[in-house]
Amino acid sequence: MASSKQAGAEALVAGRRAAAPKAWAEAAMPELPEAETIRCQLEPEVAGVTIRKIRVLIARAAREHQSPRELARLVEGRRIARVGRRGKAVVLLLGPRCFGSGLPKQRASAAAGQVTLIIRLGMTGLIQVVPDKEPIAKHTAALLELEDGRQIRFVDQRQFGLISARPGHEVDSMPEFEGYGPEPFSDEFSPEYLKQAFARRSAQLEVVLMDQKVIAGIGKIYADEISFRAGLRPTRRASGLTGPMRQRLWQATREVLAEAIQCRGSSANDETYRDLYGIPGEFQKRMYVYQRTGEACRICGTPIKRTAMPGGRGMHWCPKCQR
DNA sequence: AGTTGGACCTGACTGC
DNA sequence: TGCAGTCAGGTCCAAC
Repeated sequence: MASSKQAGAEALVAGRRAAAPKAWAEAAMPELPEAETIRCQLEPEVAGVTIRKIRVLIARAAREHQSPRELARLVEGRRIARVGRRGKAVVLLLGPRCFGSGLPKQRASAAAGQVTLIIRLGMTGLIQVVPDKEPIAKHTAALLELEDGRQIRFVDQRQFGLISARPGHEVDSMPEFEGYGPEPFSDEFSPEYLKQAFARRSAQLEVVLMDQKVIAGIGKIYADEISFRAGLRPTRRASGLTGPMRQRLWQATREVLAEAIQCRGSSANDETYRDLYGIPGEFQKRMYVYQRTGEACRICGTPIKRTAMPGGRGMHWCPKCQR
């Protein structure tokens, strides 16, 4: 066993370590607040700028397309009109192709209309805007060369992310977002909506919260935190929630996500998520349960529990505060 | 139709 | 020292 000196040192770091009996790097994945942070920062940087060229460095990132060339044909020569978001994905809304950029005139019909470039961040996706001279970071999956000498780079360590393009700006009709549920801050998302969405869902609350077809944008971190704020065990059957429970869940969803956006997202450890400027988010400081297994609940002091979800992933919750 | 579990992928860590 | 095994996560797909 540890000496008393060691025990003291352990106590000092207990707050960090107790959550991770095995201290492998647990990735903080980009969910809605992280994607929204990047969207907010990206739009003023690149709106109005034309994409000269796209280079796919990891072919897997463009797997929705027959070839990277197909992706290039859709986006090259177009001006970025706006930067949007759907769920956990950042979308670049591109205008009609700008001529004078060396494209043959006979491709005029293909150039007409609008295109949406979709960047789904997956687990470890980052977006950077850098001068084109900047050395290319390891795991850079794709980069967009802009007309002004900068590049938008999509870096994705674990390659779960995705970059694709579709004609038009109607994101909800695109295969990437097929069947997606409402945005948590939309009018469509309401306690009444939850009632019908949960009606035939006997799966655990956490599983249903993370289902993008129910609510768009929630992943593990925020499913844990939302369940805590709502005072509901993540192991509950979604269909078994009462009206007042759904009301609390609805409110907690909006509160937690709004707070996390204010904090520029979560960077639960020194790895993975950073905002557009490489700065970690701050929401991890306000987490009550996520990755706090064994630590004292900030409300009641009860040790935070970890239960495996179907598929083996952990749900973190307080046995006393959550019923 | 809804639920569950495996595969994908990488880096960090554990145990031999 | 080094290698094999384990784990995390979002999403898709197959099986129940």
